[in-house]
Amino acid sequence: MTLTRDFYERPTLEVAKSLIGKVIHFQNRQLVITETEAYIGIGDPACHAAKGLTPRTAVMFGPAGFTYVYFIYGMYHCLNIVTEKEGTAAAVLIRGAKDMSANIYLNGPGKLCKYLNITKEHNNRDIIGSKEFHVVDKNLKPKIICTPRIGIKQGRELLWRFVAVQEI
DNA sequence: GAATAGATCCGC
DNA sequence: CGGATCTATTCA
Repeated sequence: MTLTRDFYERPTLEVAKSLIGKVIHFQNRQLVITETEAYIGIGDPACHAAKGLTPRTAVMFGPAGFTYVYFIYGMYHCLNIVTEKEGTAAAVLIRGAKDMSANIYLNGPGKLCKYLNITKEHNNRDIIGSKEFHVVDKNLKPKIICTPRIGIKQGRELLWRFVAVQEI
């Protein structure tokens, strides 16, 4: 079944963890999520919204179930899904996934967005009720491990990266 | 206005 | 390990 806003409105760490094994439907493609990271505005120096609301981070303060897509390093986009209630800045970064039909592994947020042609056009979109982009629970239950997040300098002691161990 | 660091990836 | 190459944010 398709995930509703309630799913995303929970604590970010729970959402990040339970998104592993869920299936993204995007423009007729289906990707199993294999890797996520949690970013929480309050008390997380690595989060873009750590220093408060800016034009770029405004989406994260909005309601759960919206996309947050940003451009980084001059070449790559990263896809996030906003979590928690409106007013609380937090999101889950989709770092890795697998295309089920093409059997392609996408390890890394930049590659994932490039493969799906995700750009800033897709920023701040409500995925609840969207036909183009939504996430489905197929009752997969992969084994999950927690590790430090990738590519950040602050907040490395937090084990907020979730990776599927079992093959799916 | 200028400087700089950045939730990345690829090739050497 | 450095380059590609844009942008949001910070500093003067």
